[in-house]
Amino acid sequence: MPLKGSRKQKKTVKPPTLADVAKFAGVSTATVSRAISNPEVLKGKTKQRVQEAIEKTGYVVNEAARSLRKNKAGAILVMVPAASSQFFSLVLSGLESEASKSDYNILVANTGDDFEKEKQLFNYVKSKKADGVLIFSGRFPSLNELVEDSFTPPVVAVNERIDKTDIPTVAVDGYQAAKIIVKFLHGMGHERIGHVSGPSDRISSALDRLNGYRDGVNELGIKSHWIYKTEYNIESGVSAAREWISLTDRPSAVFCSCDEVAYGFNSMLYRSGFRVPKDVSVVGFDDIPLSEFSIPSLTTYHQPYKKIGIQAVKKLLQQIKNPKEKLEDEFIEGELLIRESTKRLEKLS
Amino acid sequence: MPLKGSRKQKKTVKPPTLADVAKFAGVSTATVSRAISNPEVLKGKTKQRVQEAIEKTGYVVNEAARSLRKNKAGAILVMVPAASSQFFSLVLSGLESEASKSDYNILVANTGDDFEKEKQLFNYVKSKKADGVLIFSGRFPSLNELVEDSFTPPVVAVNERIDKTDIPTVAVDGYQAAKIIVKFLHGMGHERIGHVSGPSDRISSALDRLNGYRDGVNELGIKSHWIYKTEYNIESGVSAAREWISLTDRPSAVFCSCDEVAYGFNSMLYRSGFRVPKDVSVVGFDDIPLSEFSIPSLTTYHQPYKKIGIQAVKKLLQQIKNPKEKLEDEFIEGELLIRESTKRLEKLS
DNA sequence: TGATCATATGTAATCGATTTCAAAAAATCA
DNA sequence: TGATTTTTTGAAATCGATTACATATGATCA
Repeated sequence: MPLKGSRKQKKTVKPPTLADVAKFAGVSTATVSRAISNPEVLKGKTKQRVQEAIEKTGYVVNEAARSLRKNKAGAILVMVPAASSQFFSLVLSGLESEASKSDYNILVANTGDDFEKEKQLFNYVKSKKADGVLIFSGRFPSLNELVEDSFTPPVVAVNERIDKTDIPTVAVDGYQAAKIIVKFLHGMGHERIGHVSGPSDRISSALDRLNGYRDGVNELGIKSHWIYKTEYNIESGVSAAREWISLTDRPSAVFCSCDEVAYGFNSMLYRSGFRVPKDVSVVGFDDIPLSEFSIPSLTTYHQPYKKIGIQAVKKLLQQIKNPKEKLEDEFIEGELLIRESTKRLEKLS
Repeated sequence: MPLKGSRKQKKTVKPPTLADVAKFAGVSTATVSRAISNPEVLKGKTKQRVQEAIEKTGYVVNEAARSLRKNKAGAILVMVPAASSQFFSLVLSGLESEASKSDYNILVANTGDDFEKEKQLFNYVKSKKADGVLIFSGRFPSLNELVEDSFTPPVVAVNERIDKTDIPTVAVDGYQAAKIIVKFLHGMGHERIGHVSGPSDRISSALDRLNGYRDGVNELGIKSHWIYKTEYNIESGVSAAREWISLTDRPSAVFCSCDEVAYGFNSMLYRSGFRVPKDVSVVGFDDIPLSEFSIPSLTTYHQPYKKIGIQAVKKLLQQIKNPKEKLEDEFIEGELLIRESTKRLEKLS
């Protein structure tokens, strides 16, 4: 390596700009800009010279400048109530892979279930930090307010419906899934089926599953046996178990609104001397990766996270491209996975 | 509500700019800009007028323009090998809360453990999409190459050391933690202690835990009994269990390099008729939320995720503010949580 | 009150890429 | 070959906020 070469490199404090590249290649900035965004329009000689100049100077486009000029951010905002939820992180992987295909970035913001913060986050779009919003929380009563505002950014709801708005949803059909679960349990001989519900007053997915459960048992001619309404987390499963234990006429099968709840439920039962599925069959919802390996492994309704993430991004990008078009909701096919936590109820006639 | 008022609102296609606000308030753009970034410098009358104008016009700053002018992105990039890993999502919550305090956003990018992609991601900083990088992967041999480059963005490694670089780390001390685990098991009467290691050739955290395990058993005068090297995931735990079962002289206690591995391990043992902790004591690492509730609950080394996230962001912001300063590594205090998956070994003399 | 200094505000340059419009060059046709 | 169309390329305006510098206003003091 000749030292002379490296000598010549003056320590430029500032990174090279388009103008630097243009000067280096002996063309105008317009040409360089075109070379980058429309490589095919350039003819052989010029193209090569510009290409070379870009490499030699180590040029990287300034996204802030581009963003300002093109009036688009190149990012989408993901609003989550709790970033630490496992379900979110599973979907995130699909989001990221799909977004990066179109050169979009993922911006993550935690709402902490705080409506004021949720509202503010729409400013991300106004301020050109993001071109659209993916919303996981779906606190539907409050989100309505946002739409009153004359400004409606591109939004897609993931796994939740936002009632009374045009916001499209990408989700597994929780209503049908719940029915399928109830029917499965009934088919296994269970007549007393309980449900540990999520926060169905705020979260549409919880409401859907609850309604599916209700209609499911009704259609079977058995009646809703026990409903315990709580949150989507482990602790809620624990308290549900306490309640179950205290019942005089316990359900022989319980459909929990998500896997975490099922784990809390199973844990508390186990520690109180009950055994799953001997004493009670338990079904979850989500199919987090652990559910296949837990003891006992969990019968649960599988949500195809990655696919949900991919479709949500596709829909959002479509809406960003064409803001006027009204998009349909999209239901992703899930699947009931039967594992160890449920068993056929022996008739004791 | 008087209709006249709303009549007057002409449907502006474009959102208001600083200039619009300035015109509305009858001041210059400079004044408005100052009112926003330095509210205290403005005197009563003007301040109020500008404040009002901002509200009336519904002005929101254009971050792209600000970013271009100030030459900072207002975001930090988080590079993860697998966004779906639970550990990541737990730390993310801390990251997000701390970053938002300083008005920074979190940009998430999945590297998929692909070095080329990792390398490219540094362009995020060059291109002003982010002001610094938080790196979770820590593939230390390859990252060295990056530093050869004359351009070194602010970087902090989370939970991994990047050897032979100045990149500071925020992490739990895995070496000491592993020693503590080994000593605990020994104190419970175990002499044959095995270790299911992570990918210690690529990932520093896995290497640290492995070294801690090795030195730990040596210091106790017992010898390393069984080491099974694999990845940080459930399936690896399953194959480790298969191997354990096939051993003639099985360890009575196994330290798994992370909770996921422990779950795969326990699952496979259970399904093969072995019982934890009766047949073998198992220790994990991380303390994911489920570990307190699994059956059996998992003895594991707790990592304070949220704190790790917070400190990592603090350190990165410090480095962004003062790029020349060399920052020290920071070790976060963890804790061994003793639960049901480990028990005292009965001597059968 | 006038001179001096501090504070408040405005003017205009600037950040870097994109893009419109116009001019130059090349290709096509009669 | 000259006229006409098509393709390449360049000059300069533009996106919207920030800020250096200049000016105007007000405060302070002798």
